[in-house]
Amino acid sequence: MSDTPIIVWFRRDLRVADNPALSEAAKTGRPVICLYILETERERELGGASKWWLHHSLQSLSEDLEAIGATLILRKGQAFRILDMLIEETGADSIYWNRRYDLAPREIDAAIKSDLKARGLTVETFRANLLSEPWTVKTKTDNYYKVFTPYWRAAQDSLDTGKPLPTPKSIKTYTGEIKSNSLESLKLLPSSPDWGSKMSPHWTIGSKGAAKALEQFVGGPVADYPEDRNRPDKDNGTSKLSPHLAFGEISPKQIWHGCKGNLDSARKFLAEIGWREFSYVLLFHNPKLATENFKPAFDGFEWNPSEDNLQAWQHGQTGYPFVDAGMRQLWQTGWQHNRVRMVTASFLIKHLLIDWREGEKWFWDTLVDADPASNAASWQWVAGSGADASPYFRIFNPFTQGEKFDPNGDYVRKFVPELSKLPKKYIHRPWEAPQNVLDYAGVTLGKTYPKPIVDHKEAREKALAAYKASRE
DNA sequence: TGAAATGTTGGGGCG
DNA sequence: ACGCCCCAACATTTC
Repeated sequence: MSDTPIIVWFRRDLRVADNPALSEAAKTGRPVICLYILETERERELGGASKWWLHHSLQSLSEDLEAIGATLILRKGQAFRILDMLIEETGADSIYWNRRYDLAPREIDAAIKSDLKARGLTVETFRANLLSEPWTVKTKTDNYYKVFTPYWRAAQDSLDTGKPLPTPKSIKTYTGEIKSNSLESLKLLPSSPDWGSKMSPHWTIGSKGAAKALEQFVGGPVADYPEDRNRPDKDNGTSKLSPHLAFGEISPKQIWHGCKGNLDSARKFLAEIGWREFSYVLLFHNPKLATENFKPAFDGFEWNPSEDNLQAWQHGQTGYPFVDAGMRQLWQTGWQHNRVRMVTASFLIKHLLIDWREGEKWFWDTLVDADPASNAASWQWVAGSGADASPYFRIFNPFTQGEKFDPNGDYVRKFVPELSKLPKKYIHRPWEAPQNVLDYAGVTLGKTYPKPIVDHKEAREKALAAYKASRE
């Protein structure tokens, strides 16, 4: 048996279980070098919230690797240079990694792979983060699907929902000395202000936290998911697995496997895994999904850029409590409930007529679950410019959505505390509250809490007119 | 994975 | 007893 080391290059697959690249490397019995590169040359820099998450996720991965006898090496720079250096330093002749699907990383990987192969090295790549490769599910006319429902139906036969790989029992350690950057030196954490420590209580970052979240969710809440997933006021309405999934602390296959006992009651939940797969299909075939309208017909749409309105939205100061609660939840916890995402996104695009790309960028920066496929596809979905998109005339009413899905106003009270003393009758529409009610609640509109920055009815009519104009 | 406007129905109050 | 009006409640259409 050869003693030449193998490099396992970790990316958005920060886990030791169900990690094909790691498992295959371990299986060879050869020394394994586990590497993470903070890439400085990729098309898109990670957002602030994602960097914060990544820091802790790398910490957790490092501990998980140590438990099986391996060490995580950290480096920062251009991937191909770092791999070259590491090959030089260690004499490694094989590199294993799990595939990624966004354009710039794909190009980086392709270039590295052909270069290394040309030099006689072995490169093995694996599917680890999707249930099926985005190029496999095809329509009868050999196209990729552009509508979710038929896609998901057709995909069933191609999904790899088999048993997840176990954590390798032990990994042969590479005994030579390898320099590693310290985690701190990657400078992933925010310093001033240190908003990270305020987000910490909301999460248990790492694959153990992910496994626990899955177990908890599958153990009960999943059965009520079809109803409760719309209720941001309920703690267990959704799984909150998204950031774990985005960094690969858990795989979709592990999630599917966790639901195996009651696949039927988990159907609606697993369809969300389907939306993720579908988003990757769209991204794979439309590499510029985050920056260009999927439907070119939208290119002429007349947006109404306004820095003031954009900032009011970003900071949760629109004067619509449900929208503001969502935007503040995002800012404070790095996450926003999915029902609320639809409402806040619709508000930015349709009430404020601000380009969906502005929203996409903000979410990319502030979400801990920011995912190159889901984020882009979902913003285009709301804008109506995407595949299988929400119709142009679907304009969410920001206060009736609140009344439907946060019926007691608890969600608003939690994130918009200056309104917390308002009775539920007015909590989603404080501008309609009688003066004595406002006085009692200590609310002065325009002072302690903003008046609506746009009138709902007017904004709705303007949006319909704008969409109509762009269709002509 | 909407909302609002418009149309229809049917019970009850009332002359 | 009967017709008329009002207006919820529900259904359909439109954006």
